[in-house]
Amino acid sequence: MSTQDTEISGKESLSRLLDRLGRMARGLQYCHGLNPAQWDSLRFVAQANRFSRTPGALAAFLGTTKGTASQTLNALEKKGYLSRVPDPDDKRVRHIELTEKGAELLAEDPLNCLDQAIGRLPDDMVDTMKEGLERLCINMQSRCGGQDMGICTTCGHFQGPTDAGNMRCGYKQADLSCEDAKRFCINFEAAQTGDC
Amino acid sequence: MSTQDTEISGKESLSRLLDRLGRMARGLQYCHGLNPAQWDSLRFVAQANRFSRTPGALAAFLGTTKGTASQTLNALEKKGYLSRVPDPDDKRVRHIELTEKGAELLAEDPLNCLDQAIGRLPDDMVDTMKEGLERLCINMQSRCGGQDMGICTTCGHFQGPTDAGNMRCGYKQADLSCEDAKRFCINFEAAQTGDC
DNA sequence: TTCTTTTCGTATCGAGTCGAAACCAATCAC
DNA sequence: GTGATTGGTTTCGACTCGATACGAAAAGAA
Repeated sequence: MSTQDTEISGKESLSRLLDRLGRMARGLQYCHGLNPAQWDSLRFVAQANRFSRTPGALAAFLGTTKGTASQTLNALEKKGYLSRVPDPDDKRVRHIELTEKGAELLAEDPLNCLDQAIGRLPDDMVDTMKEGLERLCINMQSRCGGQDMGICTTCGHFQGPTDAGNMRCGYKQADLSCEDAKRFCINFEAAQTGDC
Repeated sequence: MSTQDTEISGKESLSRLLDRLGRMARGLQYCHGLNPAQWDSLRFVAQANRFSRTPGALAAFLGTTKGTASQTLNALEKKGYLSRVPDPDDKRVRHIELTEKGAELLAEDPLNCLDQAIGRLPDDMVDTMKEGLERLCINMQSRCGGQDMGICTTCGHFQGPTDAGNMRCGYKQADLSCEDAKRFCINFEAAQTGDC
C-alpha cells in the first residue's frame, strides 16, 4: 500500500485543481433545461465561422462522433435554439444557425461566472496561466489527438485583405466577411513563419 | 519563434483554454471500460479518509445527486473495482472500499499523462497557476456552492496527537489513523488562525 | 461518360449517465 | 412516543455515447 504522499504541504496538486474546476464548471451547466454537451454546442455555433458551423465540425470540436453531434443538434433544434439550413452549393452539407432564442439563452451562459471570477485575478497572473495552459494543451494534444481551433486572422490559410477589401481563406478559396475572420475555424492551422 | 501577435483578438481567453483542457481531459477518461464519472469516483475512494468513503460524500464531492452517485457506485461494484460494506454503528451508512482490482486499475489512470505534461512546466509557472486556480475555485465555489475537501491535518476540526499518539477529529469525535489523517475529508473546514 | 470511392449527415440500437423525485429505513429531536 | 431528519436506493424520462448501418451527394478514376 503506497500512499502517494508527495509533499502534501496543504498545497493542492495542479492536476487536482484542474479536475476540480472542470467538474465545477460541468455541474454549472445543468441549467435552463440544457446539459453540458448542449451548452458546448451552442457556444460553438456562436463562435464558429460559417465554414465551421456544420455537424461534422462540431463533432470534431467536441471530440465526439458525428452521430452523437447530430443527436445533440436534434435536441437543440427541437428546443428552438438553432436551425439547420441546407448549403446551396454542396447539398450534403447543412449549416447550423443560431436562432434569436438561442442567442438570448447564450447571454445566460452559466460559464459566464467563470469569466467574472477570472476578471478578479491580476492581469499578469492571468497571462502566466494562459501561457501554462496553452503549453499543457499543446502537450496533451500531441499525445492524445483532438482538434484545435483558431481564429482566421492567425491562420496559415489566411490571406490578407483583397483589392475588394475582403479577407480571404486560401484553404476554402472563399472570401471571408470581417466578422467571420474573427471567428473560430475548424480548418485552423498555425501560421508559417513569414508566410502571407 | 513566431512573433506573438496577441495584440489582435487572436488572444485566446483563459476560460476557453480551461474549457478546452477540460474537454480534453474528459475525453481521455473513456478508457478501460470506464467513463469520467467512474474514474472520478474511483480516485475519490482512493483518496478519501474513512469518514468520507460513503455514497453521500461522493455525491457532494462530485457535485451530483446521491441517486446518481449510487448508480455510479453500482456500476463500479458490478465491475469489481470496489465494494460497499455496512457500518456497524450506523446502519444507514455503507462504507466504500477499493478492491485490489480497483487499486490496480487506478495505476493506469488516464489523467496521469496530465501530470506528466505538468511536469514539463517550470516550477514557478506551476506555482502561479496553482495560486490562480485555487483562487478561481474558491471564487466559483462561493457563488455556486459545491463541496471542497481538504486534508485532516490542515482542517479546523483536527486535534493534534492524543496521549495515545493518535490523531483525532473534533467533528466526528473519533480517532484517526495516521494514514487517514493524510487523506481528504468531506467535513473539511479551513483551520482558524493559530489553531493546531 | 460511367464506374468506384470518399465525404457529410442522419437514423437506429443498446448500454449507461444524468437530475428529479419518490421511497425506505435508521436515527435524532422533542 | 411521535415527527422530522438523514443516508441510500430505486425508478423515471431525457439524453449522451460509441458503433453501425444507411443514404445522398460529390470527387476521382476508368
